[in-house]
Amino acid sequence: MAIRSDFFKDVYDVVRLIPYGRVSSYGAIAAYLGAKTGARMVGYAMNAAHAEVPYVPAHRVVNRNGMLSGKRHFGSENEMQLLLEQDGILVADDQVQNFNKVFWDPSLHLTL
DNA sequence: AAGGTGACAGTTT
DNA sequence: TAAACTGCCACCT
Repeated sequence: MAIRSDFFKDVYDVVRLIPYGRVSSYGAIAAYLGAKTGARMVGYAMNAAHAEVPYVPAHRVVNRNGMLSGKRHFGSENEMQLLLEQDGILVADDQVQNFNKVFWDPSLHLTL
């Protein structure tokens, strides 16, 4: 595949917009894109984001539970947690601590 | 062209 | 209460 749908590009753009020390959820991104795309598509996009440039902070994207559901897709399972910790995000038991506190909703940032 | 897959989310049993 | 099922929709074989 030469190019990807704009949908993927949108996902990457939103993910890259996630500020330092913040995390987002697949559902939030999907909702920002229209809620119809389906959260699964966001995760699927992340699958390709691994090879995207510039770098897509996929580690800042977790499920609505704050769980690092995609950690296994990284080089190492600890890598995602490590990256999050570098962002100042506390992670324990593959789960983002203070998730409600560090949660960043794209629609919240671009709306209101 | 058609079927199967998936880094989710919400509902039901 | 936890576990399982379905719905979602684009991508891949």
